[in-house]
Amino acid sequence: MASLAQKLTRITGEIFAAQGLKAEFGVVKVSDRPDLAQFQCNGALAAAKAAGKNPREIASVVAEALKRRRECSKIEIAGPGFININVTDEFLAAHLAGLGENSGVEQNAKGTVVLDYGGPNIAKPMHVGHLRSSIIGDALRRIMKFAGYNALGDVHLGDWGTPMGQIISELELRGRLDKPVTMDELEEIYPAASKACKEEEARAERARAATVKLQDGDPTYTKVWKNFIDVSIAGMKKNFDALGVHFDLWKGESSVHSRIAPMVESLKKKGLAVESEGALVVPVAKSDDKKEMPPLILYKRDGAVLYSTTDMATIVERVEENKPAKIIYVVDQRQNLHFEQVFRAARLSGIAADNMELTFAGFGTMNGTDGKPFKTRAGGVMKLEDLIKMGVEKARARLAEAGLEQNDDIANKVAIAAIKFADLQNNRIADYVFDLDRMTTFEGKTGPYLLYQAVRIKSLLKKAGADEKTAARFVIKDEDRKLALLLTELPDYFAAALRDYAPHVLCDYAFKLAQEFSSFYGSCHIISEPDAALRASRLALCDLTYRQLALVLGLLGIQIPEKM
RNA sequence: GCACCCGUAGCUCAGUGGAUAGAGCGCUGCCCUCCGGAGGCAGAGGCCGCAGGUUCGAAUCCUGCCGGGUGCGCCA
Repeated sequence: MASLAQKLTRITGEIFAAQGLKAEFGVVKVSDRPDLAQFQCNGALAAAKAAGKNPREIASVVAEALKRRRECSKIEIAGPGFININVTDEFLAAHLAGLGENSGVEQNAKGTVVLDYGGPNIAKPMHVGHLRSSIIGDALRRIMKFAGYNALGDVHLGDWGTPMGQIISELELRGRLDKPVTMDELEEIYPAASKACKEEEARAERARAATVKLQDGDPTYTKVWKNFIDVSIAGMKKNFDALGVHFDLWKGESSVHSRIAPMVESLKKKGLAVESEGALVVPVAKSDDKKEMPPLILYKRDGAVLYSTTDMATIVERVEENKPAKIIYVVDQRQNLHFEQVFRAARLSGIAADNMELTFAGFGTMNGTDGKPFKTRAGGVMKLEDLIKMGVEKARARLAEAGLEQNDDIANKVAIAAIKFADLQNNRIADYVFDLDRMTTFEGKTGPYLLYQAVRIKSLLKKAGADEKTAARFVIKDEDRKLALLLTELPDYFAAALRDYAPHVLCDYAFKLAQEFSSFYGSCHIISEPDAALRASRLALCDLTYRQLALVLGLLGIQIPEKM
């Protein structure tokens, strides 16, 4: 099970090895020049340099050997030593017929992976800043799970820092510590408290004291805190459900509180944690650092812990409870220095063993069409809930306009597909422009376009009859070949997405596949094809296309409606 | 000031050592007696920020510069 290019790589690698050259030179990939060939191998050039030989000489030996293989139909050498490879239609057809349920994707990864994404804060309504983390993190979780990992998504709530003290002290000042709060109240109380603390030092001091008291386990404060945590989580779950974002673990900064004191003790004993400017810190700078590397702070001057402390303790907990092979942080790119510090401290202390991967998978800012951070028209922060609502409205309007089938389920799926695909198709690290109008025009490279194509295939298969879509063998005509070849590539795209934590690679594949299918669909008739074997083969291509689209969209967290 | 990220078509973005740099939107022209036209086919549009360097070969690697974003000890 592999892609067609991987099979060819194996064959070509053996040929290089037989000449005493490294098998790695035999890498075959889909050709950059489809007008010249289906596949190419550029290894002769690099091999020539390594062996001190003429590249065309090596290429011609490899080409001769390839010509003797029955998998290959046409082998040519071009330019300085490119080897152009075409496969026989029989080989292509056999490859497609041999694909299992998952199109040859490797699924033998082992071990546990914890993915840290979402990261909503208690008492604050979720906003668009949480959107990227949630969407990307959830997609990566699905991708890693599909690869075979025991992939665990952890929401990592911001439920233990300074804002908690701000809210508690605000409630106390208002004399209503004893009454449960509602989400609406919280949405008013937190900004008010935060503003007051910024404006007045004494008020901020009060909040800091409340934070410490809470973290020290004060029973009254704890009870109040638990109440607004519950209220807040209920609100978050609504948002995450609407987005179709899943978490396996609902832990937060507070869940590791009991681990902090022993961890700090151990760090002190090892001489890693030292006092500095009234705080307790772990110096993490190295002598060869090019940049200034501030120390990681464990205890602030006022004795409270902060995110660096909880992030460290969270690693302690994950190592103990989950024994992960990797921990992946899907967090705003702006936090990379912080995580660099955390990772260094974790390595120095041995909390993170050298063979455990710690990856900061940062993402860029979501900007508005003006290129500046996304805001509401009034200039405020847009709530995630409102944004989703707007997306659904647009989807509904567009469905009506196009005269397509519509109901709540379809409108929701179209809206979520639009929002997720628009986000995921961008390179994770770069900033991206969020343009609701653009992504909901439903034309071109959008989520709804992909849904439309998928639904269209499904409808066609239904019309053809369910039992006819499994061909005994594939028949490759000129009209079928491009689609057939593309359908062999999924394992390569999947591997790249997995390796680089890059969902956009899968977006690319889904879009290419939908486009290639449209082209195929336009160039030949399927249901009315008189040749029974060809008709069956084409229906099988449709079926395979649909299954791959559903698979890839599923990995991105996008659901296909039954109809639209 | 120092560090990191980004700079590719009018706009939004792919492409990190290979041939003639791609896609979507927008623009021009075709295609509905045919399975769902949110579509297909064809075309115009590019000193790959600038200047050096490494290499048989550079959008891709190195150095310097210019432009934009971000970060740099008690917020997350």
